[in-house]
Amino acid sequence: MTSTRAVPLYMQLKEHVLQNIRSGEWRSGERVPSEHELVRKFNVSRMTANRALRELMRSGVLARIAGVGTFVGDLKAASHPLQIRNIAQEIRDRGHRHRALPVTLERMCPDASVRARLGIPAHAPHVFHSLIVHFENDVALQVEDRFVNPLIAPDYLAADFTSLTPHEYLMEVAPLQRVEHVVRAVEPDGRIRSLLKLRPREPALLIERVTWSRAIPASFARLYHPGSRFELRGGFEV
Amino acid sequence: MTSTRAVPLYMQLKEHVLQNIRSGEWRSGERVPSEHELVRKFNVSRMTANRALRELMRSGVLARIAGVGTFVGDLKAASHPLQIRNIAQEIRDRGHRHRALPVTLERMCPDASVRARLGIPAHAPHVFHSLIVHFENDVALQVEDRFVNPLIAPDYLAADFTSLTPHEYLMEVAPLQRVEHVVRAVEPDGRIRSLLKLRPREPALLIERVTWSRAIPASFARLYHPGSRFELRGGFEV
DNA sequence: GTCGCTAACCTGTCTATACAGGATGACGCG
DNA sequence: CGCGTCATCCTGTATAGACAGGTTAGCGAC
Repeated sequence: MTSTRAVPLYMQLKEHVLQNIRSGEWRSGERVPSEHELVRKFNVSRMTANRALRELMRSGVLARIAGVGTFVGDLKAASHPLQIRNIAQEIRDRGHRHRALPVTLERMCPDASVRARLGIPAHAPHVFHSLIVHFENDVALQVEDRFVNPLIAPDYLAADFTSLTPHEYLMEVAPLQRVEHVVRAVEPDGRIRSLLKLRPREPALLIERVTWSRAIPASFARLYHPGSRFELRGGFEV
Repeated sequence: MTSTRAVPLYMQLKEHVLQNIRSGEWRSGERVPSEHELVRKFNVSRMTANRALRELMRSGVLARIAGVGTFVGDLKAASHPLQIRNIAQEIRDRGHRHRALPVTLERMCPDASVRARLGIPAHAPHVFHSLIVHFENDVALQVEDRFVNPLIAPDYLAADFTSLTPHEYLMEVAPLQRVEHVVRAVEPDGRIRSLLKLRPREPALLIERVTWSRAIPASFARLYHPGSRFELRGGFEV
């Protein structure tokens, strides 16, 4: 099992388990293969299988009981997190008009913070960068400052982001596997303030989101929203 | 190293690192011992040191850069919006000290907005109201302004909220069935500003949360957090 | 000086093996 | 029949060793 060094083995195992859960093959509460079975099936060492199952347990996908086995966890709560929806879709769902204004679309050398989130080495050539303002009925609702991994979307710069959002484009060219986001209340800088037409002391809700595709980070976006005109809704039933 | 089988070695290592960060010995951004240094110092195998550091990285305490080293992360308070966790548990999980300061604990007549969210008729007698400030290492991290349906928790006013959070109390007396929350960036009023010790123009992250038990709304809380010291983290795998 | 190479150090991953301890069902003894 | 024992399977933890690849500093050639 020394081939395919692009994706670590334990991640391939995690992906295999997730695939089976996603497809409905393995249902909530059902047993998943034991470490030993994974060892035999995929010809990996037990530590590798252990790491895959342990991490899936820690993220709530699996539940493990020593001496008994590993089971598919209760995914009810995870299915309704703070919704990762596409801003254009959300606006249209409210029956309003969405308009996107691309401000910047370029190839650029990322700074360290962007590199870190995209998992890109220091000497890598470049990433793609787009800065787009999204309007709801001609009122600015989101500034989308996005950095894209060229490995995932090599033709990103050729896309037309007035008719398609970057999120929609990326969903087309690369399957979304994993999302991480951080939400904060911030005082944005002057540029963001003017793009969002913020009142003098109005704060912004910032969502930083990293999306993963094929086990590598595909895109990192900073999404700024006016505090007075935007909210995140979520919830779930137990 | 076959002694002290009560606590696994990797946990002891994690605790050791947390201790040093807690005590201020290792500050944010500083380097922490490499895996090899931990191996030599504690006479464990590298895999054990690796697991300790990796897990601390995953929970946000450490940041690691391949080829460079391991560093103390940004200790900004983070929270998982998916799980409804209670603030005290989160603070303790980060290895920090939690303290709750009850400011108000009363029976009162709710205004229309609170009544609406608790589904309480206009002529209803009263609801319970608590206002509690939660501290992480004596720094204010959350102002919890909570209204409780007396039908669900008739003895709410008798609880001791210095040792138990309202969330913990409610989880005990009533099973949680459903949660709805709304997240916004706001400029809080003077009272909240002073309780949270906000800088002059610092925004707050406001989480409004309604919890349901036995098919009726049990509690409505407004949770204010300092924008510069708090963030919501989330994510999922598809 | 600058460019390029190299050595040293670091994290990331993986293997093969080992022992402990929980859970469970089969089996045999009283 | 009932109860304890044991074999078996499972997870949890831990080790020593290995290779790959990123990063940096220093050294030497140009």
